Amino acid sequence: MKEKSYGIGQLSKLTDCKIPTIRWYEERGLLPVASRNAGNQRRYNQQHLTLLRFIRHARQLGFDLPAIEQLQKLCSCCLDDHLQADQIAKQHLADVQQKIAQLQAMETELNRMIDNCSYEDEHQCQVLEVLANHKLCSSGHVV
Amino acid sequence: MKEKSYGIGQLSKLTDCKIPTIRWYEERGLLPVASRNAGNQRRYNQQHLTLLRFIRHARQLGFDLPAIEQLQKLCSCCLDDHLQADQIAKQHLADVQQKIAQLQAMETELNRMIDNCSYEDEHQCQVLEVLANHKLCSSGHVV
DNA sequence: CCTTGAAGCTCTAGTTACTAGAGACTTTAT
DNA sequence: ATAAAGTCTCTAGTAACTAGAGCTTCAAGG
Repeated sequence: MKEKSYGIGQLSKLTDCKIPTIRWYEERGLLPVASRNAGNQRRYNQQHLTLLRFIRHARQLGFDLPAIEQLQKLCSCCLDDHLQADQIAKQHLADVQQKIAQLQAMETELNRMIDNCSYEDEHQCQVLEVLANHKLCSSGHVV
Repeated sequence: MKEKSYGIGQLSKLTDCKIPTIRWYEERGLLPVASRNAGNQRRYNQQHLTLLRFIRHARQLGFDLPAIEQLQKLCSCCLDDHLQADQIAKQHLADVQQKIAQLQAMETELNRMIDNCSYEDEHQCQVLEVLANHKLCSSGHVV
């Protein structure tokens, strides 16, 4: 069976990613160089689709491009040094867990706002205070 | 009792935010204009500290500046239209819940990598596939 | 008091990660 | 066959910072 292939416009729609952004990821090296058809237009396959979705979701979660590159390498097991891979994974895990904690705190507060704040005026909502709380934060600030 | 006050360098250290970035948030209107001392230097208080931490954490979680502004307004109850506030809060809540789901999936996979992948070679790690999975994604892509 | 080094000021320019547009070529649908 | 839609490259613009030059202000030691 023949693999499904996509034009850049289709890929753009499937991933909710603008066309120039796709081309830019290719240029930047985050997305493998696409093959071209007779008329020099890019053709993408399932792997590109998966990878691009991964990149977009990771970006939405606040990872920058170098971090995404590192996660990619981690996944494709390009890192032969397992100890190093382990360390990188652990570092990203810590980052992810911190993000989860902060988002959950924010979720709680948003829920409280929706339940209380819009029907009565007494509760001062604290999304801001909760997300400002450094106890949820692994970085070194003290006060 | 007199309120604690900070210079821009102290604030920068306490929030892990670069000095020009702090000034830029002020210019941009995200941070209230700081009062100045006799020599024209900015002085910050506890409120600035809380707010700046909130901004930085929200940025790390992938919110853009307009979204942060909106959350701020929501918190300070500047929106007198409660129905509108409710809708904005709900929209952010959905966004937050989606981010949490994606991060938790990523957490699971990173943990699996750390447990298995670094000690034996059999398990192909799937951080990438998991984060590419559109079932966790509320946006409209279909394939 | 004076100095000297750190901290702050403004303004300009550079970086990252896109995003939009111009002008030409290719594909597709009638 | 041709018109419309899609894609190409290249250049320029935007958002959110980040760094540096050149100058002023603060604060601690002599």
